[in-house]
Amino acid sequence: MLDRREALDRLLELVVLLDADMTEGLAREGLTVPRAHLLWLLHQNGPAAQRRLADALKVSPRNVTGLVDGLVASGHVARGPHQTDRRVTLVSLTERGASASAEMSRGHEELAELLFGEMTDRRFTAFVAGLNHVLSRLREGLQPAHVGGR
Amino acid sequence: MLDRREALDRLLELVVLLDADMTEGLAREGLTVPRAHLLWLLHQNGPAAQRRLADALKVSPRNVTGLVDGLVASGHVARGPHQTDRRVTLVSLTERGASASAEMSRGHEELAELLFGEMTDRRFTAFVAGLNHVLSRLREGLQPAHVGGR
DNA sequence: TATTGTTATACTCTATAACTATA
DNA sequence: TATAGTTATAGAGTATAACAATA
Repeated sequence: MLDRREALDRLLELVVLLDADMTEGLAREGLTVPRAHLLWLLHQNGPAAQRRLADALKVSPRNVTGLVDGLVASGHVARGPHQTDRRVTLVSLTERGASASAEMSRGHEELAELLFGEMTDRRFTAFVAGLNHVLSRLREGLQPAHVGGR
Repeated sequence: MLDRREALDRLLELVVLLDADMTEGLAREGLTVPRAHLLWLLHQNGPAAQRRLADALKVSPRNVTGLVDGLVASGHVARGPHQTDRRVTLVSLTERGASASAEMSRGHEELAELLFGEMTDRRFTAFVAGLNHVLSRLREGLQPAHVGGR
C-alpha cells in the first residue's frame, strides 16, 4: 500500500497538472487564470462593482483595476456606471466575454468527463469520500505551516 | 451521489486550498513557491548548474537567474564555479537553505498526517486508487483545452 | 559553432499609500 | 467621515532577444 507521504506527493502532482492544463487552455482564449476567475464571477453572478469583485477574489481593489483593464483591452468585459451610486463602476461581460465563459463551462464539463467519465460509480463514490475527508481536514487545520516543495 | 461536475469543483477547491496553505507556510521562511521549488531540487539532487535548474523547472534560464538572485539575497543558496566548465554556475544550498529544506520536508510529513492520518486504511486505499485514475487520465489527455474557472 | 548565464526590455499579478470623486 | 476607484510606486514571476564568455 502507498505511503501517506507518497500519496501527498501524488496529490501535489495532480495540483500541478491541473494548474498547467487550465493555464494552457485559458491562454488560447487570451486569458490568464486571475482574469478567468474574474470572468467566472461575472458569468455566475452578473454585473458587479469592482469593490465586490475585489472582495470575492480576495485581492486588493487596485489589483481589480488592473485585471479589469486587461479584460477591457481584450474585449471580454466593459465598464459602466451604476444607476444610483456614481462612485461605483459596474463591470459586465461583453459578448466575447460571455462566449468565453460558456466555453470555460464546456471545458469544465469535458474535464470532469475526462477525469471521472470512465470511473466506476463505486470507485467514484469512494474517491469523493476521500476528497471530502481531505477537504474538511484542510479547512480545519489552517493554523500550522504545512510547507511543501510543490 | 455527487455529480461528476461537482466533484471536479471540489477537486479544484482542494487545489486552491493546498496552494494557499503552501504559499502561506513558505512566506514565513521568506520563501515563495517558485523559489521553494528550486530549493527543493537542490535538496533532492545536490548542487546544480542553473541550466539544469531551468530545464527541471521548465522555465527560462533568465528566470532562474532571477530566482537564484532572490535566494542568494535571502541567504538560502550560494553560487559557485564549476570545476571543469567555466561557463557554468553551480548553485548549492547554504546552511540556511538546508535547514529550510529540512523544515519543508517536515511540513510535508505533517500535512500528509493532517490530510490522511485519521483516514481508515480502507478509505485511504480507495482514495489513492481514484487519485491514480485521475492522474493517468490527466497525463494522457493533454491535447484538448480543458478550461476551468479555477 | 554551440552552450551558459547575463543584461535589456516588457507584461502580468500582487501590495500599500496617497488622492479624487462621490456619498 | 466613509467608500469606490484611481494614480504612484514597488516587488515577484514570467518571457524573448541580444550579448559576453567559454567550450
